[in-house]
Amino acid sequence: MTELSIGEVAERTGLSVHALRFYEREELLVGPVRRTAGGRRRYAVLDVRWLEICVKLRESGMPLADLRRFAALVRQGPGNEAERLRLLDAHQRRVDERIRELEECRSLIAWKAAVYADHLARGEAAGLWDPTADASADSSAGPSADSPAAPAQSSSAS
Amino acid sequence: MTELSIGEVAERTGLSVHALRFYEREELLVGPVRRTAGGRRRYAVLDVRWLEICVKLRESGMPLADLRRFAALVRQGPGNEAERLRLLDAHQRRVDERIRELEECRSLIAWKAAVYADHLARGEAAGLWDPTADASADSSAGPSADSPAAPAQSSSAS
DNA sequence: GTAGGAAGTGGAGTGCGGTCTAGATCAAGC
DNA sequence: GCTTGATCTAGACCGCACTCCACTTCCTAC
Repeated sequence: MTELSIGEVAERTGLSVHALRFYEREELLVGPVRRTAGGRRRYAVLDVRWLEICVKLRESGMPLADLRRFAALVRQGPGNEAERLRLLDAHQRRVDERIRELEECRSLIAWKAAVYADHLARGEAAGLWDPTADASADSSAGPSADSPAAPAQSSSAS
Repeated sequence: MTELSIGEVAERTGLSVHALRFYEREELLVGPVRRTAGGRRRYAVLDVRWLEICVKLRESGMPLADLRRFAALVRQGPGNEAERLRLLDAHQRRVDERIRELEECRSLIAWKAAVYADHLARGEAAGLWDPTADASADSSAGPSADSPAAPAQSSSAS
């Protein structure tokens, strides 16, 4: 048996059965899904492969509209490889940019976490922190962990 | 003049004025924003610094609920650094995981793009591709670019 | 033949994170 | 005084990507 029910496909792809029907309605599949006499969907292995690609593209932030466009090109058959490539390239650039962005955020977060960790280490080494000690100073002011002199823009302070 | 109008803050942080008011309503700021006699908001430099942190946390996918929690801790003043640290650490782990995920997607995308690029290079080298040549073959079947034998799961084929 | 679970449909609802509208008010320049 | 443009509030609305609902229908096992 090389064909799968919607439930099996859901399990294999990580999409819900709801999502699978939704994807079909939204024309995100490359071909019509076969049906049994009783009207149940039977997915071929190729459908599952395509869905796995969809999952990765979605996971990396490709909007359904672009995915739909890509599916349409594939459905159309050979001859439009250049456009498919453009689509993928553009998406890859977005992913690269997103990774860059996240790494930048990561370094700020790591830096702030380090400030707190240091703070705590000192506080505890000094026999615990008195929460009332400087409560009168503006709690969000001064050279504290929350008003950073920030890690130098170009240094990845982790 | 060390205080800024909402428009100036919007420009500096990249948030819209709408978003700034929304953040305030949602209690994402560490303190109440000052107002002029006429009721206009006047942001201090510290507010802007905090907003810049918010932007980075949001950009890296921290939900507003967590941001709100973090803001509340900071607002509360010293004494809860351990919890702030836990919050940041947890978020950093999510960011790391997300970066990993994106890199995995990226490698699939790059691989697929390479298949198309190669396809095109050959096609054009061979004097252009005849779109009707194999149109009768199932366009989504066979060892084509769209039914990948996929890059080996553990190799980062880019 | 009947019970129970998986799957079918169309359409409404959800959660998130803003974004926009309407109509009033404020403030700077002429 | 008047215009212009930024800002104010409360609250409605939006886009995205599902997710759920309220049925009905199918199929397998007993």
